[in-house]
Amino acid sequence: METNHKFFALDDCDKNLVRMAGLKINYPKGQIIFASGEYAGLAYLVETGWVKIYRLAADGRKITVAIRHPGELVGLAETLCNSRRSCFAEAMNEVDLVVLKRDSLLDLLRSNPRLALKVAEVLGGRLREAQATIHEMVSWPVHGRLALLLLKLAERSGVDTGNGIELNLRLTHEEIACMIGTSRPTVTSIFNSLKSEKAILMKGRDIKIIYPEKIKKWIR
Amino acid sequence: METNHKFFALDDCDKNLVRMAGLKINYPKGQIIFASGEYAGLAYLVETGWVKIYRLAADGRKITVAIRHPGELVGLAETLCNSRRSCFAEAMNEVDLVVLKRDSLLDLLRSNPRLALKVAEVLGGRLREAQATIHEMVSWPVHGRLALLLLKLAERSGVDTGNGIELNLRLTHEEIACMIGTSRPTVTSIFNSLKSEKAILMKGRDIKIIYPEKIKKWIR
DNA sequence: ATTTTAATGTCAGATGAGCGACAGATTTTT
DNA sequence: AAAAATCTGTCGCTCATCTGACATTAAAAT
Repeated sequence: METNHKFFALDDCDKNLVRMAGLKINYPKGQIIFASGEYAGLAYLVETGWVKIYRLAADGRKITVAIRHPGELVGLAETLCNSRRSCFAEAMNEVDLVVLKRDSLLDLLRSNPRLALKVAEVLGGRLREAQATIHEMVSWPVHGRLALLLLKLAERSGVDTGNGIELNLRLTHEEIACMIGTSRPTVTSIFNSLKSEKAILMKGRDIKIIYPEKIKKWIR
Repeated sequence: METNHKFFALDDCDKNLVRMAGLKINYPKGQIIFASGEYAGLAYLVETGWVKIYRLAADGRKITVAIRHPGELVGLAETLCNSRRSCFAEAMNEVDLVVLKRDSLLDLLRSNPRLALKVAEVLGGRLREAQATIHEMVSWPVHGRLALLLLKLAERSGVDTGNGIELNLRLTHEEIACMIGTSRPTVTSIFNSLKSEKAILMKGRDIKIIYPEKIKKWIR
């Protein structure tokens, strides 16, 4: 099965450059890869697994702002800017990462303008995506925000099985609530509506999106 | 008076590189610099004035996602990615811009790894900022969001006069409402609370922030 | 397998904030 | 300077959504 393309993942050539400059490390599920406040001296390339990027709200809730997939770079922006981490990175399942020291990253980019441009493109793409999210958060009520999140997750992390798109991120309602700025019971109840109109199917925490069109109807 | 530093503005050396590769153009207040959907063939450097970056919501409201100041690059991400514009750029007052063709930009970055890195840094910084905004939008109620916006605008666009920070962006309540996902009357009423507790002073549409601490109290 | 922990489904009550409306003030245009 | 357009202040009414609570179910740990 193919990992998801086009979305800011490096191509094989660029990945090899990173692999040669870095070191492969394995993290178990739940492991914190870096924490907010730390000095950002390392960047990472995801080889397998998913990495959740989140910020801590004042009340302790974890606000997920991104999920990074295989082929994507993690911790890039802050490592480039030589600043401190503004967020946490956590292994959502067992992950393999290539770890890259800041200096190695900079050398790599300086000696390889094509890669530097690619990195700028990736960051630019993520920026546009983040701006789209801001836009969505301020302009849609809860239903719409959840619908948009589901569709986005499906596009990024979903596996099309022919009769529905499977989402195996296994996010809890609480986590989803934090992503769209609502309460956990509200997420539960919207999911139940979606289930009862057969737009989605759930077994355990896995979601299968049967009719994306029915979800899109919530966005108006 | 100095333009605001550290915030993703290019230094003089980099600005000169751009100036040499581009063409200076003047836009009157209100002029659309580029529109959503257009092919992104040009990037811009702001010389004087402010540029508002906004997206159009389904109901026609303009959702401002950024304001660019002198020294900053505009239209960067999409021009790099060779994609279409996802947002509009509008002159908030009379602005002077250096216009740069995509090819010139790419040449510049390829022949100048230091600038390429700087561009990646700028994009990375903007990304972190956008993620912080997402975080704020989902984790604070309206009061907190307005307070955070005011403080951020003050830091970016404010002029410290000794007895208060002046904000001359002249945003309407409607525009502010769209930036934080609330309604116009709600913004009016929060502003009135802030005025009555003397945290801010307004003459016309100019805001003077007298006690930032009083504004911070709304964020809890 | 059993126990412990965490997540989900559901509900009643409280409320923040949206909506529409309109008068008065300010800004912009003519 | 006058007219037109836009913005601000304010008020009920209404409703979406939050809070807290608790039973039920599923997942993780032992």
